[in-house]
Amino acid sequence: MSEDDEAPRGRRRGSIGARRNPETEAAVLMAAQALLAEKGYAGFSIDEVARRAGAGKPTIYRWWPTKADLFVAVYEQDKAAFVADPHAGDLKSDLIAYTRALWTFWRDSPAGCTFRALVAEAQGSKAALAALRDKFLPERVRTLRNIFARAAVRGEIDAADVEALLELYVGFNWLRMLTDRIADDKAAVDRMARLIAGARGDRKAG
Amino acid sequence: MSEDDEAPRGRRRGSIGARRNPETEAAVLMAAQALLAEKGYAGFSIDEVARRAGAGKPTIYRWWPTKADLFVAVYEQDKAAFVADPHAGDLKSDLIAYTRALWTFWRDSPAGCTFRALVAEAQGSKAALAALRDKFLPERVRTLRNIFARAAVRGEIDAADVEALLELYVGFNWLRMLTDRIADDKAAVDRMARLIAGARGDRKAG
DNA sequence: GCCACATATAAACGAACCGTTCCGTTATGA
DNA sequence: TCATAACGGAACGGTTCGTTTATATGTGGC
Repeated sequence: MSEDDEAPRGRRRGSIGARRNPETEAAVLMAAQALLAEKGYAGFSIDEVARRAGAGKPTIYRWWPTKADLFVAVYEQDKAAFVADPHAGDLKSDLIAYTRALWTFWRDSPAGCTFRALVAEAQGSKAALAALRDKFLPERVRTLRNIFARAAVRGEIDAADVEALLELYVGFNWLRMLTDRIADDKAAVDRMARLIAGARGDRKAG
Repeated sequence: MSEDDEAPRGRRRGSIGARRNPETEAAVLMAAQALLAEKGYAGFSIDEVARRAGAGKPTIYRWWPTKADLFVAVYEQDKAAFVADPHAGDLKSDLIAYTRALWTFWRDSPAGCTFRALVAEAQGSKAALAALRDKFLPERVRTLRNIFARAAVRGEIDAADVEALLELYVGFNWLRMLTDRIADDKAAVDRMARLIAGARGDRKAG
């Protein structure tokens, strides 16, 4: 929030030669993050980011050709604040721990706004959709897949069901986030985790 | 697609007095629907809708103050094409039938585009979010709740789990639609339905 | 029959954002 | 030394936004 970070209107931050200026990169990501947190997706504009970062629009478009690229970069920067990889011993407990950590992360950092913006952007742009589906999602889901895989090894779930259960779980979180219902709802999270962890779906009834 | 519906550029459609003109309403909804189907969310604009419908922008803003209102109205108009309420006898079969009908509806009508636009809009506007969460979603989920409720009556699932299972199922469909993965994937739908229908989550391990 | 009123379209408004281009400056790296 | 590339500033033409003004049209109350 200092003038050095957000609006270095006095001092100018010029080129440092034939390479990317890390100060500029940081200033742009910070400005984008703050703008998303303040105004949300509808109030977001490259012009405003450039103004706040004290950067030129050509500079921004050089490094992040589309809004989706910028959103992904902002989310990447924040992900350090979320490193949940619970080893509670059983799937249900792992899911509860992971979910509570994720929702807290989405609520208490700008990451929730960034995620929502990325999903919104993906509904209007093929490139953004590809970024969301083929880059962002697989990366976010890696830790989660391990949680389910470990449960399969322990025999809690069928190994063949891992991907489908993953989708059910991720879908639940998306639905909650996109409808702004990620308050600390212990009971709802508990019911969801119990159902997912207890889903056997005995193949006989095919 | 006739000139009467989409672009009555020759003939003018004036006021019919101190009340809404049904012709204008229909022309606007048709134009909005076609534009969404053609250009998607990013390419959608009120200006273009007004041009295509041969209507004035003030007229559109009078009856649909926000884009979300217009999207909801467009979806409402199309919902007649989707009346799935399967009574196959068991939950898994019902879910498979419903899902296949829903995905077909989303793929083969403009409804999928409209849904995606509404979700996107809701990520940038409080009013749109409220419309999506408190009006659109509850309405869409009614039939679905009956399917789960009937399964509970038959003893296939616990009545106390209906709402949570509903959320898991709806989340799955949202995730698929918003990442544009609603091709006719028989195997994936089957796995999902089997897991949801078989979710008991025996309360003991609470 | 007359008139207040609400509706309809057209045209234009100022503001904002888009993505791009040109320019002058600065510093690297060959 | 010097081509190269990154930087910020300014402006471009085009589009959309939501609103306002003006005018025509038909309803419903009197």
